[in-house]
Amino acid sequence: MSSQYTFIGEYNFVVDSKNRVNIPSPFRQQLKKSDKNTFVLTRGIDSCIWVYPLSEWKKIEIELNQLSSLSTTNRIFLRNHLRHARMASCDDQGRVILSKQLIKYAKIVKDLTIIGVLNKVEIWDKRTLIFSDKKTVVDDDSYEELSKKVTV
Amino acid sequence: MSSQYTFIGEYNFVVDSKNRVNIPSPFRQQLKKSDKNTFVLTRGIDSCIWVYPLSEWKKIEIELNQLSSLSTTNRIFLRNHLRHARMASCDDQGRVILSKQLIKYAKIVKDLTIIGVLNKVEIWDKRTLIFSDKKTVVDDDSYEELSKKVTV
DNA sequence: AGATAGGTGGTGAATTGTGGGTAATTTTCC
DNA sequence: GGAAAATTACCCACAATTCACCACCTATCT
Repeated sequence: MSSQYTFIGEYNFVVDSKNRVNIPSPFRQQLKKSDKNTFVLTRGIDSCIWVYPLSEWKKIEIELNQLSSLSTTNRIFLRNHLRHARMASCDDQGRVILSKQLIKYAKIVKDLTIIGVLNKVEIWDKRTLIFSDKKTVVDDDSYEELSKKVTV
Repeated sequence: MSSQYTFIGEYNFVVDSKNRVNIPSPFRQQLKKSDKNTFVLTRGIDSCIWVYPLSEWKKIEIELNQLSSLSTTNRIFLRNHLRHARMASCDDQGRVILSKQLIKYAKIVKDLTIIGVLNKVEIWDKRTLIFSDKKTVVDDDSYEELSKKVTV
């Protein structure tokens, strides 16, 4: 699926005492009017927070809407995906508020690293990311696998 | 089926001595005028209460109407869903009253977790949900399959 | 130096979640 | 049918949180 967004790069920020986080201004500037300065924040697969512009999130919702609640797997899947998601609008300074649950999940203390990953943005606790960098040794086989799909 | 509602996120609340439960304000704000602050509450398939805005419930009624009563599964499903359904309007503070039957069914004590699941809202007893999280064994393959499709 | 843009901290007003009271309404039971 | 009991609807109140701004500091560019 192709996206109209191409977030790239890495930025360092802090959360303040009110759990506010600045969205890097280059990312904000890409926002369409239809996104209404709004993002959807949710749990990432690693211990980070995923941030989608509203319109990108809507694409996910369309997929989720196809799933019937009569299937047990579907119900569990839907709950797990939706319960940790939350809409958040930027204030005049371009900040969003992180929920306590997400802060806890991503083990966020104060210093953050924010990464652009094409159609979404990842918010990491700085230390957690450094640690994760060290331990993440990708084995050759999975790179092989990936190489079939992506030409770098 | 697509919905005009997209409830997402998780909230913690309590029932009070009069069996009143607050509907999270982000959910209430989505309500259309035509729903007249009214929800339909019914048994969920898991041990939780499903809460639909009135207009969403109407759509379900239409779908249910098309089910043939010749099938046993259909008949049971219809019975379980319709007989426990009940309309409830919000008071000035945005609360609805839970019937005793529903409270019993969902094993609700006091602490609740309320989850937005697109076109409906789920009300869980907090403990029951935690317990359900732990013991629920998901068929990994189909879950993986869903993840691939949805996670962007 | 001045202007601009971007990041961080703070504040008062408004909203929200929760509790309670009382009158109206419904249900139950004799 | 009618009284008693339970339930519901409609209020008010209040503490805690959240929201929408304002203010300031810093770095960069002209």
